[in-house]
Amino acid sequence: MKISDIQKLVASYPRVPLTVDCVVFGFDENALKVLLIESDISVFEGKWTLLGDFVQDNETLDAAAHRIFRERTGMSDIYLEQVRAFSDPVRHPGGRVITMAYCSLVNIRHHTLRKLDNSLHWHTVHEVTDMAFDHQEIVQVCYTWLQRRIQEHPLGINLLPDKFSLRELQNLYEAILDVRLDRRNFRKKFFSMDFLIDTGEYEDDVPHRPGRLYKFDFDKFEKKKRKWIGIDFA
Amino acid sequence: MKISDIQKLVASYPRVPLTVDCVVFGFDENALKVLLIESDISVFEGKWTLLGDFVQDNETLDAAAHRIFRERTGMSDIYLEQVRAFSDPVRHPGGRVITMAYCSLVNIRHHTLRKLDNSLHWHTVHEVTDMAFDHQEIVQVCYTWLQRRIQEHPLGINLLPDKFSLRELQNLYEAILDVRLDRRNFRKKFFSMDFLIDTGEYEDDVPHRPGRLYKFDFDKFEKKKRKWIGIDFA
DNA sequence: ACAAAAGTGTTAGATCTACACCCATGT
DNA sequence: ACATGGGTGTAGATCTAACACTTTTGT
Repeated sequence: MKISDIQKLVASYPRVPLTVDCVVFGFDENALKVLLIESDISVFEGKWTLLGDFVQDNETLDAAAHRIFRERTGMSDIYLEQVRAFSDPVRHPGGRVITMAYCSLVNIRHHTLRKLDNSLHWHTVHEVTDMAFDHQEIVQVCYTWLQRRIQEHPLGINLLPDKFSLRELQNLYEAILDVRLDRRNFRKKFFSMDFLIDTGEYEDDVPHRPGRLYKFDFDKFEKKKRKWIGIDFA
Repeated sequence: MKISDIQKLVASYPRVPLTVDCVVFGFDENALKVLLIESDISVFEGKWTLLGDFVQDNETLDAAAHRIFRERTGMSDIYLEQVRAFSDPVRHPGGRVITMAYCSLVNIRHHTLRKLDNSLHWHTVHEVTDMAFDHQEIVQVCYTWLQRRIQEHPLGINLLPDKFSLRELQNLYEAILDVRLDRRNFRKKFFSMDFLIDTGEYEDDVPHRPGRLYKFDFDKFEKKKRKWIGIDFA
């Protein structure tokens, strides 16, 4: 028996409240930060939450994530990527709410130029605690996701200014991966990938020899279709 | 102003119909297959769809995926992983429906031992066409996801019998990645990772010298916490 | 005996790692 | 002049890629 009134079928099924939560990472003073807002819910008084909101009827999840980010921070044109859904039936005290976590990376300097809701604050990722809902877990999952992701994709560059020195880039990787890397090997690695564009400019206002400033050639990166055959489970 | 009646707040927000679709991969005759069912919806007469269903009120998405898989195939205890959500507001002719895609890997031989709904069929991934909804895109995204994932995680082993020869394993990788690999190097690679357990048994019913059969040591794999520092964008 | 795939080592090239000194700038 | 980080090269170890022959089984 075929189903002909599909509208009716869809209408008959359970619907769930669906939210998007943005885990917004920034990089400042050589530490990875996450942007949080004070909870406006009584039961979570004094706790911090991610930037989130319910999904509207006529928008994609990506669009919802961009909208939420824009509404809360005034910024647009930022890097956002879906990470995963959190769907424990009792994760939200108001009842069943499923949320899709998005990871976002912004340059913290651009960000602070904007007028912001003053309940927004940057928190060092390693020191975040006292979060509402399951947001602690969401931050942790996104952080782990980011650690993997920056090793195979240059998304981390979004945390830096347009023009950046190799020192800044290395500090970024060291902070996120929580390792110490050899400076010469790090440079060789990035130069050999051949995605850095030398701007010819130099750092300014540094109390030592200024470093060269580079941009990242995202177009070139996108064009190089990567076959990447290299099985390795370790 | 704090929000105190959080139940009421949640109740006031839009709800969306949410489904889970399982992309079930199998491996047979050296080709990657995907398990599809004939659509029971009039507008998609003659088209194929993934195994999907609406999410119930009190289950996680993972639980929904397992339930759907069990209901349709009779199997449990299978490998399932969340891939990503598809949320185009017009992806479903019955109205706004968001779906979460899950990738599942099963051994096609175990599978066919069960009595199955006879509208279920295995299709060669490269030849799938004429699918309902956006399921073609979902299959494509999951296939691409799988190609990456099997290079860093041994989930592909779930497509093989418990005991398998290295030839079978190599055929699997060659089929999924669509490349040709050197046999000796492939063996060296897997032996050096040291996750294969030699069962001491051999293939049977092959018209040539039988190969040794191995099991994969998933416990050992899980224990080896992988640091995996190796930046590489290419 | 033949067909078919199993099993096995070596070498050259590429990549990775570890490591130390001089240079340019601000104070 | 000195303190600070910028910039550079090399050698040894490791990993990767390319390559051919003998062995075992079924027919």
